[in-house]
Amino acid sequence: MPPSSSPPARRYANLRADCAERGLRLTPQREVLLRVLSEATGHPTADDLVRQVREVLPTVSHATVYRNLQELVRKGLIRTLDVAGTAVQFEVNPDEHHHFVCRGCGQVWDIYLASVDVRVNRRRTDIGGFQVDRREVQLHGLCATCR
Amino acid sequence: MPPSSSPPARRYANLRADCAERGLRLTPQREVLLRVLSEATGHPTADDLVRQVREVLPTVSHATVYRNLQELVRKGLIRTLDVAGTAVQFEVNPDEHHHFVCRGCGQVWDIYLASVDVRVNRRRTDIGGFQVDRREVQLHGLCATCR
DNA sequence: GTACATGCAAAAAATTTGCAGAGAT
DNA sequence: ATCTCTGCAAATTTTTTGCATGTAC
Repeated sequence: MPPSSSPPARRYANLRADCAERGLRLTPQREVLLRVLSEATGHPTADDLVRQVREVLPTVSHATVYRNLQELVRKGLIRTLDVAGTAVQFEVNPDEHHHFVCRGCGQVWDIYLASVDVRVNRRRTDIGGFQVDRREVQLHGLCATCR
Repeated sequence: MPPSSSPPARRYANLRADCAERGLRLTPQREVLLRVLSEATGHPTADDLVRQVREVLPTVSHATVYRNLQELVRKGLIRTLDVAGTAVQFEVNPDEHHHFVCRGCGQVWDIYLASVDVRVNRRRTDIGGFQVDRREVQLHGLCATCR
C-alpha cells in the first residue's frame, strides 16, 4: 500500500496530465523523471533521482533534473519534504499523510493519521492574518530498529 | 514575548549550565556562541551565527561554529529546524511550540497551540514499534504580507 | 597533564547559473 | 518562428575534515 495507495501507472498519468495542463512540455528527460517519481518509494533526494533517470537516459545532466524538480515543486506537482538533513528530500506521495522521523537513523516514514485536532493559541502566538492551506504533523522519536 | 518567554540572561545561564553538565568546556568561542544563541530571535542559520559571533570575536573560524552547533544539537541543547530551504536553520526557542511556514516568502514563525490531538491510523501506517518523543505541527500557507 | 577545542586550509557535498544549441508546439 | 528545455562546465553555497597547536579542566 505505501508509499501511496494510487498505483504508479495512475500517478504517472496524473503527473503527465498536470504538466500538460500547466504548460510544461513533455520532453523525453522530463517524462523519464515523471516515471521515476511516480514509481518512487520513500523520499528520494535530487541525486537519487538523477541516478535513477540516468539508468534510462545516461546522458541527462545534473542541471536538468534539478531544474525540473524545481519547476515541479513550483507548479505544485511534488513537494519538498520539510525534514532537516543533508540534501533536500522530495515528497512524491500524493495522499494526505504525515511523517515519523527517527532521531537515531534519520529515516523518515509516511504515517497516516485517523484524526488531527489542532487549535492555535492566538494570545501567545506572535503572528496574525495568516491563512493555513495544509497542516503537517511530524512525530519524532526512535524507530523499532534504533530503540 | 517571542521567540521565547524566558529572558536571554536566563537562557544563557541555562545553556552554560547544560554545557558544564554534559562535559562541554566553556571556551571563549563557545561562550560567545551561547550568548548569541540565547539572544537569538527567529531561526538563525549557521552562517548567521558565524557572523554574529565574529562581531565579538572576529577571528573565530567557520569550522568552530559549525562543530559547536553540531555538538549542541547532539547534546540536545538546541535543535535543527525541520523546514527545507537552503541552509539549515537552528531552533533556539526552548519553549514547546510549533511552526507556521509561509509558502510565499519561505519565512517561518513560531506558533503556540492550545491543544494538539493526533491519533495514528495503524492500519494504513506501514511502520510499527516506534516510540514518539515529540510531536511537531507545521502549518503551511500564506502569511499576512504574502496573501 | 590530558583530553578536548580551535584555526587554518583544503575538500566534499549540494545546488545554481550562463550560454549556445536542440527540440517541442 | 518562437519559446522552452537541455547539456556542459564552471561558479556558488553550505558543510565537513585533517592536522598541528592551544587551552580549559
